[in-house]
Amino acid sequence: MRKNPSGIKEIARRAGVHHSTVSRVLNPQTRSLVSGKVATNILHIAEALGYRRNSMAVGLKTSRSLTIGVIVPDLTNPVFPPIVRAVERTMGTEGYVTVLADTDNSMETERIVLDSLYSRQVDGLILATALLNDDIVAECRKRLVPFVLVNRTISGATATSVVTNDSYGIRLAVEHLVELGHRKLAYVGGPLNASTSKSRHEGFREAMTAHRLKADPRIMYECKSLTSDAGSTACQSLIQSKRRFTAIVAANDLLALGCYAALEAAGLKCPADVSVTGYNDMPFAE
Amino acid sequence: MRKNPSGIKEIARRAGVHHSTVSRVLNPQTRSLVSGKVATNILHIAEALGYRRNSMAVGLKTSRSLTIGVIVPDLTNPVFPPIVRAVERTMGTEGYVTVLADTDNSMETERIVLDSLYSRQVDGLILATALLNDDIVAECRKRLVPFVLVNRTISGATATSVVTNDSYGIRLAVEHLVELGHRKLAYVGGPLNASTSKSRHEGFREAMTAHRLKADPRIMYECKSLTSDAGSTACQSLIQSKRRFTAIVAANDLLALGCYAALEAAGLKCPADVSVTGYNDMPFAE
DNA sequence: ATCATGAATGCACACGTGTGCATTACTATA
DNA sequence: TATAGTAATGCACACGTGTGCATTCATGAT
Repeated sequence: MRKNPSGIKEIARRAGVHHSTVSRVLNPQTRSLVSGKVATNILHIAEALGYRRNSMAVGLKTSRSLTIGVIVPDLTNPVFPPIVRAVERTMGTEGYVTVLADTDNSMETERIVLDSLYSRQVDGLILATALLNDDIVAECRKRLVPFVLVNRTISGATATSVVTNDSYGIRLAVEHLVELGHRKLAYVGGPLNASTSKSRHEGFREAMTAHRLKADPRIMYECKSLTSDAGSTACQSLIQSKRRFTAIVAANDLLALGCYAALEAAGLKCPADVSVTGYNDMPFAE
Repeated sequence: MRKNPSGIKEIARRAGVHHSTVSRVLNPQTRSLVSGKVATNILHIAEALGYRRNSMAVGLKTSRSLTIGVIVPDLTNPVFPPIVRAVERTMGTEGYVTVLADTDNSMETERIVLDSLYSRQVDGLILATALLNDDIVAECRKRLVPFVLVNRTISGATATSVVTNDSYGIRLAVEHLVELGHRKLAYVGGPLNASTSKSRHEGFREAMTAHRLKADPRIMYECKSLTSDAGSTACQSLIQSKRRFTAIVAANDLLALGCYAALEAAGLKCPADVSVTGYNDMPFAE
């Protein structure tokens, strides 16, 4: 008694042919090798049996899994869902399947996850977790699995990566505030070991000097994470420092949200007392 | 010349044992069957070779892929990322890997995706796409792959599913508005073929009658999709109907957002002229 | 010394599919 | 008709691993 009665062998048995013939028919690539009559017959039988090829077997044989891995630091960050979604859809139309992994911003779990993916013979990787000099990316280089960086890149951008022009975005924010008459701009950014935060940081300083303003490091903060809480505490210490500022440029919407909260908690109105501009990476940030 | 020099056979060769012994060692389950000395020796060699077991081969042999599928209608909808993330993390700690599929709200692509997943021998499925009477769920029943519904369930809730208490949430919204003095409440909901929208709809009506108010069907709208645009057009026709209402209960944050936009476009202030309450499924809906 | 017992390991087959090579059947040309 | 050539199919092995069974080996008891 065979476990799976709908294998390629079973089809062969019913069609009275060798299983290799069935294999050829089921593979569009090689279907032309077999006569039309048997081919259609086999296809009918396969259809009737509800046959689906076992991709573990073909993967083992061909050593291609038709699978790619997508690794994000935190799917909850609104930047990623659109990216992941697009990747999944376009890979799907090519017959690939995408396994998703969320590292929760931990390099340790990222290593574990990568091990798991490699062991699953993924045909490619998309990493959204790259730091500026990232050991893990270096390790990926040594493997023979191709990979692409997304959203963040590494220092020197020496790996193929697709990113947005972060510094330009921040520059727009600064110009907007300057046009509104602001001169004392505070900056609340993310950790500088990620390319996004770094180029936003640089973009802020460049934009300020371009407008003949001074980017005062004493009212520029580097949060350890891009969360609302981090933005809130940064803004709190900004307020407590008693330094003058009329607007805050936040490098991320979640940071901006935290700033709002902190300002409100301190009794300051926005934008009456202080303006807050966030780098827009959330879809509905009004 | 072997293609992959780090297979189980290669380890066996170097250790001078049969590959079955290596297999036993590498499998924690059966490691106790082999003597400690050879075991550690084999583990060292495996470590040195950077060996990772080929999960396609073990999957083929054991007919378990240690893989589950998660199918969502639209990852861009902010309800899903937290769910997907949690699923991925907890499955990850159990050694499972989750492949993500986004159907883009199309049953056709859902079928294709399911085919692909079954062919990949997934050990389980998590469906967030269930409609009230859903052919696809019925088909899943016939397969021997276990599945769980998330967020939405089917009529009769006859499949194991994890959902939130939607009607209760809407009831809270209604009570809030009633306490503020509102009496004429409009409702903008989603398509009634999904359990979420349906029970929110029912929750609205129940809450209204509980407060001895009439749920006027002429100011209740059923949008075809849970998008900002749909909410906007619904609100527009609500305004153009000239019927009186002082507040809108939206069954979804995106719908609420659309209502805001439509009100603003019509020159109405919120909440001065009309209050809008959305069922909160987005993390930062202020 | 013989035998029983159990531990440790080898052997061979299986999982489901792909593919180079051999074999057969068929067609056309001389 | 004989032969060459080609189309169609069968055969056997391989992919990397797990596992039941057989075999070997050591240990201790009689």
